Amino acid sequence: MRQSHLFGRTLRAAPSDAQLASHKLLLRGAFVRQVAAGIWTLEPLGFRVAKKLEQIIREEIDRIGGQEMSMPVINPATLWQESGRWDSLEPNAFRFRDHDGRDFMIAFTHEEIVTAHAREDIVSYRQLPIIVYHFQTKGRDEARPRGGLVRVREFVMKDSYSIDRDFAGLDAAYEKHRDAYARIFARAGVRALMVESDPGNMGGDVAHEFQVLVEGGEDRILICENGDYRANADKATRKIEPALSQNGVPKASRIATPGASTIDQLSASLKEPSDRFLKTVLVKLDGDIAAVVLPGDRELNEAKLKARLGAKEVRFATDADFSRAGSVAGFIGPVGLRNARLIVDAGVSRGASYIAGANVKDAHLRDVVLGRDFEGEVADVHDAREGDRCPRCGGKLTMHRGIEVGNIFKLGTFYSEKLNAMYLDEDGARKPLVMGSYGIGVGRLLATVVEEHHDDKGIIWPMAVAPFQVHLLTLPHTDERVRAAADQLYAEFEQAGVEVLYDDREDSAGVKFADADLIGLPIRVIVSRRTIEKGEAEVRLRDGSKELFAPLDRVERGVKTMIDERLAAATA
RNA sequence: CGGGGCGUGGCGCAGUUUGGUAGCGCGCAGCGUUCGGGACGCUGAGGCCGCCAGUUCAAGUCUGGCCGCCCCGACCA
Repeated sequence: MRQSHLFGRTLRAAPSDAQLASHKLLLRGAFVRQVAAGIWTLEPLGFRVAKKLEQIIREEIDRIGGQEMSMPVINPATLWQESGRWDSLEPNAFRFRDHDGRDFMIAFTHEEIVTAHAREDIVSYRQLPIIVYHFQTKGRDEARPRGGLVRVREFVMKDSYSIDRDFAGLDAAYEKHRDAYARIFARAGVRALMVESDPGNMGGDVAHEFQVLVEGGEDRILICENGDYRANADKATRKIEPALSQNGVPKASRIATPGASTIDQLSASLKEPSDRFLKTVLVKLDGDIAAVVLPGDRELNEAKLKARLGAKEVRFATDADFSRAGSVAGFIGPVGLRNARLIVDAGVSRGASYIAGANVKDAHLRDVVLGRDFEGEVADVHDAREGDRCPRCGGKLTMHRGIEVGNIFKLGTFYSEKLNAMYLDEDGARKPLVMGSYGIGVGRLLATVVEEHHDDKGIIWPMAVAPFQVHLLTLPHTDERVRAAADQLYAEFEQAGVEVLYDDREDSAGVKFADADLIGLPIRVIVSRRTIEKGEAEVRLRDGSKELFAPLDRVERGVKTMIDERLAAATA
């Protein structure tokens, strides 16, 4: 490709509001352009990277027996009504009506469609197991797109679906995907960690995410120093060390706490550490009032609350809800609460003495004891944090930021039961198909590759995913001898199947070098007056690891060898 | 959805406070000089100032409404 005719111009400056390195560099390097909030075009450079990522994914999913197909972007509402997600995804899906008033949506993901096909096409256990997949556009009307390609409203996902006769089969398919994902991310050049995650509204119970640790990533990940536990904060637990149960705790007594409605204020005025208090949070769980009692130094984790209690929606309570529960905001406590489901966080120690709200303005109760003064459903619903102990080994947990590039879910029979996708098993019984769902966001993966491979000048593409393998520069292009030698090299590269971007623009050396650094092709070949004098060209690696001069007639072969070595290393 | 910010040639921005000829840098076109890290000179093209109303002799600037984009939070496979 001659750069003078490449569609897409590099920009000297990125918009001042771009935060992530990938956002700035992909924009400046003419890889992507924004069309609307969270809606992006991949220009030729970006598109070539996306295609390479897709090919890596394709090869690895094929390797575990995946069959590629293609399911539609436009989905009828009826299928989503069968699974119940037509309503539960509100208002996150793009919806519209056709000319006849029928409801449709842009596929949010493809569980419904694949399950509908499976109920037609799979009739016998003899056909199983099956893995099908496709690369397809998804639409999600995210409330807040952000971070360039990281959170967008339209994106291509590789989603595969495993269909098995039983859970042992599902476990096997899940493991195959886990291994395939490890190879995919390694080949793409990103360090993706598998972490335990919350299945959310996907249905099913077991789920893992592949997270690339990136400062500025939007997910919070807790990692044990001993390497045996990694979890998304939406799911993470910690080893809880119960305070010693105290004997002879005096009867609970009311104390005056005028104006002290937060744990911080109480802690300051009563000179007691925050974990001596109980924090009671009044919420509406799917419309029903519930009071969640937490240690005073802990925050409620809504994702965990939803998952543990099987709730779809958590909202904070209104003043009216406080009155109904017989309490008052700022002074709520578990003792004497009415009309509310009481949930006690696992971090609250049974038998220990706490200070809690008295459900009366400007008053708290001292010596409140779980098991004596109140009781409730125990659930681990607090936020784990940096410095907590690992639930497996007691090691120290650290908090990191990450970007989720892929996920794997054990759906089980969630969709097959709802959509009545059954097969006839060996014993003659009709049974629901056992399914799994496995996604990788291609654009997001592209962004994380950049996050992991760049410097202050630009991108440093790994060979396996670089839009072109070689950047050929002339200094200057107006010199006839230089141009002739470079034209010759360009032809040789093309002949040899080397992917080459030829900077044939009549720009100064500074401009060409700066653009080459920005675009970040792994190998740079420079033909200049200086090198031509000796019948040579300069060969430089973008990562700075090599810089040499080679006779013009040996450049193509040498470069080809470097490429092949690097590709082989990435695939191994 | 709550809070904040922004919208002016292709890009990055000033001008809005105090209404009065629409600017700067980069980029772009032509000519010439230069040529290993974002060169220089001369000439030139390019703007419904986000949109719609209103106030005014006069609106980029004031008022109202709307739209779009960004950031923080909420939410989110």
